[in-house]
Amino acid sequence: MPKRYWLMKSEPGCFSIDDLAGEPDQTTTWDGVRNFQARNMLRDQIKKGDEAFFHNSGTNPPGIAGIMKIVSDGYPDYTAEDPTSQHPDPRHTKDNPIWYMVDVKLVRKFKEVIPLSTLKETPGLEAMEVCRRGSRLSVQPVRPEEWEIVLELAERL
DNA sequence: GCCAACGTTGGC
DNA sequence: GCCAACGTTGGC
Repeated sequence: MPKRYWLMKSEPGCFSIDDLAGEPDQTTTWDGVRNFQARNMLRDQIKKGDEAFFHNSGTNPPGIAGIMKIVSDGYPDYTAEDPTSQHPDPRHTKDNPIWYMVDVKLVRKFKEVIPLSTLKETPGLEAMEVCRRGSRLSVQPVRPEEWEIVLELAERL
């Protein structure tokens, strides 16, 4: 299976790339995803060894803050079983898991966030999911060509 | 704060 | 299974 690329959104007020940098081994669980489309990707498609952009949402400006490596395949998101967690779901049980997560490790933080407005202006990124109006998926696939173009933008910072 | 986009729920 | 009502996301 060739390596695949992803973009994963987080609200930095909730969990930032600096929070990730401060985790032991700069690794954490990407938990709390409660959307079925994103769940399907976490459960079935994202694999250990893939890479993902860390995308800031709900910020001014929104944009890509850095790169993470996926360090586990998808597995049940046990935070759904905890009534005191951020996103509990009583339908989710050990025998019948509904929600999934992966483990992620920081690869690098960009010197500056690449603003969404820049992505939208960059040739070759017109079809990128995050550039679409009303794009709400918190886990989304990125084409290899798009990945390369964003890396070039990061080089030029 | 507004609102577009779209997911979820529930009546029928 | 349809669809209206409602809730959430997230850019602006």
